[in-house]
Amino acid sequence: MSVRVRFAPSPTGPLHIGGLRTALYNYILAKKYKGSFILRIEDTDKKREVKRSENYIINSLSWIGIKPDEGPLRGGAFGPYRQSERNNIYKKYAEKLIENNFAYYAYDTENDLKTEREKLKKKGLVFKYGSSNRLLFKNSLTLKNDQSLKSKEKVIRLMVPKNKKIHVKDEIRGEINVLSEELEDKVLIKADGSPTYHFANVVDDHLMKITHVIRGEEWLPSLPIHRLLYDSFGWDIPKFLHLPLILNKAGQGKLSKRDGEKDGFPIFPLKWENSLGFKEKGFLPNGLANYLILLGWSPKSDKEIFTPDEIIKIFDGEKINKSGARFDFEKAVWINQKHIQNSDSASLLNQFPEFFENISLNEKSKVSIISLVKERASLLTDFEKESDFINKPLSYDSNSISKLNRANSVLILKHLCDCLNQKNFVKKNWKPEIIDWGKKKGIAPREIMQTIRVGLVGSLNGPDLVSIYSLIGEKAFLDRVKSLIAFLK
RNA sequence: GGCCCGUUCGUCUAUCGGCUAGGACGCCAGGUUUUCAUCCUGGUAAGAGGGGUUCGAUUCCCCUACGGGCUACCA
Repeated sequence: MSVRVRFAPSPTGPLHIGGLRTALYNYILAKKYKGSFILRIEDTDKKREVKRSENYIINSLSWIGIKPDEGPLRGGAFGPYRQSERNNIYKKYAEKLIENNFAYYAYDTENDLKTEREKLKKKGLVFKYGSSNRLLFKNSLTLKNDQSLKSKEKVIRLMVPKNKKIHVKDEIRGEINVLSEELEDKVLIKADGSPTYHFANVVDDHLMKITHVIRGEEWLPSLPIHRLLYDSFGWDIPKFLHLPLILNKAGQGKLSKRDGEKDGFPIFPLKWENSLGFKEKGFLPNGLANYLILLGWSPKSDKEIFTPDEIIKIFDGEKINKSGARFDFEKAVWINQKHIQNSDSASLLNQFPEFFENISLNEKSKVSIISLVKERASLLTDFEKESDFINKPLSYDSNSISKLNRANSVLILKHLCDCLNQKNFVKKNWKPEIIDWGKKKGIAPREIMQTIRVGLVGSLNGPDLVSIYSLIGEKAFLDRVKSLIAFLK
């Protein structure tokens, strides 16, 4: 049987990196076993739906390199892939459950339940609609012959059996046992006719022939409910892998939008309203994916930098960790840097032209600049700052200036001008020439180079000077040197 | 509160009973590159606590503590 996995987000806002990682694990497993990756939109709660989010989710997946084999856009043999378009299916299966006494109608209004909850809360207890008290409420078990109920609003609830040990298995954590008394008679079909997550999820995973359910750990507590549902239908249960949560920087709670803002890093893959995404921050999709995969899983070797193909080859679902992991932005940046260094300069330019817009040169020069600056960049956004050397510095960094010996600096720069102005001088030999000259004068090579650097880029930091010279040309080079002389005098 | 899951350097992690507890990020110190960065070498730092089981526990079991998740006609 071929592997079929699904990523099933709810379109209630932007996808965040926790969801993105879940999608990645699903996708990698699908590719590893040459199976199928299904995108299913779980839009059963129309009140919470945010219109643009389905598109956002699809775009985010696409950016990171995930193209669903089946989904709302591409279709497939098991559609429709939006749950809101499958209501008749859920209804049919829910009625089957009622026929077989695994579920029942309940007529209690939301208000009824609210009062019940508050009543118990005052006593310090928590209300639970379940096997121990279901006969105290308005439902088809207690009001069998009441005709007036026909027209009333109703929900369908699962009838959790009494006194039963429920065994479930998570492939990462092993066997888990729960007493049925702990479980609630979960609503399966809401009053408006739409299904709840628990029901739609189980029905769809079965109908879509899903073999592995890979989802966040927040679903682990509801696994027994899902097990009951599978058993009631007599369906085979897929394998479940509950991924550890991605925690915020302090390790207290799931990573949320607020945490990202507080700690100063994105938590969305792409821009959403005012929040920049990893893309806009300058992450390579493969770089982010690499980091995300490592957050909760690790290979047998010490290798940490992977191409997507390498990950697919060595990924092993059994090595997924059990405990939550904090998002470490610094390390994510470091991994991204490695990916930038490993990227071909021309392809960086082609794939991410937006990051090189400010370099107003022809393509060939752009590629040379990228090659030069690549080693210094951890984010694509660094290219903007780092390639600034092609422009004459508008001002000099005061800290850098204060580190220069002014008298020596003027001597150095003047000599450099003299050399380049000599008729017979071999221009590209300016560096060995001036270093040699420095030795005679007792000026260290370091001091010479640093002085020239300040003249060229305005500070003590920047790319290799010889390369700058060949890129900006002799005229601009001399001009900058002269300007610093004037400044120092 | 109840139920479920978890707990190794500051962070991400390795270890499937033999440990001098390994790697990576970060940080610190040196080195290479006559400049910047890259890079290289070294250092820093850990199995929550208490009981068992065992010749021997980070590893297996129990308790406690701490952390997280769930506890909706949300997903």
